[in-house]
Amino acid sequence: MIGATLSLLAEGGLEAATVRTIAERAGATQGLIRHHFTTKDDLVAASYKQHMGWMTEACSIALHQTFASDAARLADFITRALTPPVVDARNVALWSGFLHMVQYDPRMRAIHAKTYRVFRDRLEGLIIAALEEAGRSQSADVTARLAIAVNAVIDGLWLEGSVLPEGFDEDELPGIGLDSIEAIVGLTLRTKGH
Amino acid sequence: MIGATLSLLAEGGLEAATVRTIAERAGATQGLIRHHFTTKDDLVAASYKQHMGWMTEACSIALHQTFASDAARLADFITRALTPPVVDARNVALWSGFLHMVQYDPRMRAIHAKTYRVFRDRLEGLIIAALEEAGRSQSADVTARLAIAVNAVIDGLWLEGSVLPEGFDEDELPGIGLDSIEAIVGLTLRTKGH
DNA sequence: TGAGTTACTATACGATGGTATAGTAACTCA
DNA sequence: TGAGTTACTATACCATCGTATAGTAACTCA
Repeated sequence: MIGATLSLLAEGGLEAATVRTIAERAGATQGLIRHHFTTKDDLVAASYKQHMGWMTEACSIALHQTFASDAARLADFITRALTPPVVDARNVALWSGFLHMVQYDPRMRAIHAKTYRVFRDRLEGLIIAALEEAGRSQSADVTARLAIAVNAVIDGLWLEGSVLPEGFDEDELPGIGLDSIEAIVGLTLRTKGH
Repeated sequence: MIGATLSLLAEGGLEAATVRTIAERAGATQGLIRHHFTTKDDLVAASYKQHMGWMTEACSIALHQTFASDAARLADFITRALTPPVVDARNVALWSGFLHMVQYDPRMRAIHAKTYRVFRDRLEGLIIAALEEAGRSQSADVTARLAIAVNAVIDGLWLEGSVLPEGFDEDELPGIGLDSIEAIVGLTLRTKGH
């Protein structure tokens, strides 16, 4: 059901994702949806949580792998965030719809605040490790600001690339992202010849 | 009418901005709206265009003023983009709603592509001037990439600050933005003691 | 095996949405 | 002044939405 909801939200937004159409696509009935999710908002909120969790995990594969260096691990995280399947029209369609709801629905707002923090904290952890590795450790205050800035670059580029994919060449987005983030953090993240 | 539409969209999203409620708030009737805007989509599209135009102009005041330097002009642009009234929950509510529509409505998509380009080109012009002033002119290829990156930083920070305003101190956002953009562009934009 | 709970279907209700139409007031301009 | 256009009102239509309810099948477990 969550899958059907996400696909319909991605295709046509909240208006298209009717309880009826969701039921149809999921091969169920209206009543069954109501049985599992008392209200439509419940279903949408559950879908939001699942989708944002997937997005974060799709960038975080590096966390569970061994890497040559912490810098390379951070670079992998950034690259994944700025290439398909994370950069994708479908994802930004879902994301913008959810963000829209965040403004009016406290529950959606809570989910947003939480998933945002998870992503940013994960990023900050990677930045701290990369700085330490280079012998350039910074205070918590500084790393927090760096994480905010790096997160902003990623968000902004992800957004631009996903909304107007025809406006960017392949590899252009992660290239710009890595260049910018290297400048902001003051580290070289890529090994030469890469 | 556009004003009423924007205020209702900001308050409760597309669902709240009914033809009936818009008419009521504008002190008009349903029929009158239909007389001026054949369909609701027309009205929403007109509102989108107007709002995005306002956002861009609100950052662009520096373009029409005399400044001590081109660097200061760029810094003013960035600062305006990252402080109220541009950073505002209302604006991000409107923006996210519109962005959501961009995915499904070709007309909204066209408006997005155009307003995005206007903003980014304006930014690129400022960057080029600041670089030239410092005797650090770059090729068009490089300045285009810089504009994309700087735009991403601004978008990302504007978004974070507008969605979760309680997460940032006053002046923190433009501070982080200017720091990051100085690093990316490789220029000092602020005069000392500022 | 059979009572009780969970999974599920079919259908109905009431509200509200966008749009359409018919008609009236106001305004323009020869 | 009067015909024609534009501005505007009142009201009706019909589709669709989320939700509710009543009832049936399947499953669990003592």
